[in-house]
Amino acid sequence: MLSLSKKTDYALLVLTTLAQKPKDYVSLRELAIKKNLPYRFLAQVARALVHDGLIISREGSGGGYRLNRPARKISVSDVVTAIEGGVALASCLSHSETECALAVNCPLKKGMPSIQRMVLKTLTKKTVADLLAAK
Amino acid sequence: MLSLSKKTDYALLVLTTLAQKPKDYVSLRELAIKKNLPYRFLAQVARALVHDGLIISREGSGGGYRLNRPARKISVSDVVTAIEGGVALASCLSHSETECALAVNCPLKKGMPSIQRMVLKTLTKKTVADLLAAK
DNA sequence: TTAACTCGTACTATATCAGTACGAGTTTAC
DNA sequence: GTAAACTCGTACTGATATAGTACGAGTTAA
Repeated sequence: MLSLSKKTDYALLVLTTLAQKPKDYVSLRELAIKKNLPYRFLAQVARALVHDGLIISREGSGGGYRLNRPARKISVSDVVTAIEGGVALASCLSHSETECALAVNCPLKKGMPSIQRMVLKTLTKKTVADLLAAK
Repeated sequence: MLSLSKKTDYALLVLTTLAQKPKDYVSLRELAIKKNLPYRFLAQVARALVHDGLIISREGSGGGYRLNRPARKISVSDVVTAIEGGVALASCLSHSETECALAVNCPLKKGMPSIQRMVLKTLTKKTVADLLAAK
């Protein structure tokens, strides 16, 4: 099944939650308890989002996380990139692959990029704000 | 990394190859040797395509596989469905999941379907014929 | 100084992926 | 009628990815 990982699910959930209090630093533990999600795992996800500059953290008591920019400027593509490292609909489109190992004159190498671009465009268009608006 | 499985890669490769000789039954072993791919594994892929009616098989000497309909009528979405069983960009969109386990009033449940639809539309539009044309 | 936070790495169990192995059944050609 | 060239189907296996858990260190506010 072509699907996003649970980490990405969680990431989107964290971001939509933070988007509802854009100015406050929100405690992740509190969020985890409220939504009944595994805190330690969420923390990994949150750190990845910090790493990619989607959210900002503040350590110490009263700290937590908040968005680093407006929710409408955070696309689903940003999130997928932060958590999963990108999109590669065919193995020859992966960065790590130096060359398409499939076959000589592979039609996928020529044909898949356009699909990949269209999917990426979709993911780039949709933002965290859109997710919230659909609520 | 959001990506299609190697099985799906292979499936697309098989289909584009069959599309070049739409009327002939093509031996999979021959195809495997030519493209330097693992035959037994390909056979699994091919059977899945038969099962979903994308290709037709003929057993026995001189047998093999051929397309069951014109290449322009076989979409990438068809292939993904045959091999991976579909697309579920969020876990709550999966068929097996009876209910979204993430959280009460989850924004993903409301917001993700539209993304999923757009991605599916992209995959449905692109056909095996398109892949070949891009060659 | 302690309570409430985040940071970071290491570990683990399970599932999925990417094949391999093996044998059975089917059809054509000699 | 039998051998060669095919597909069919299930079972197994090793490697990698997923979905967490464990543990402790560092940081800030009250």
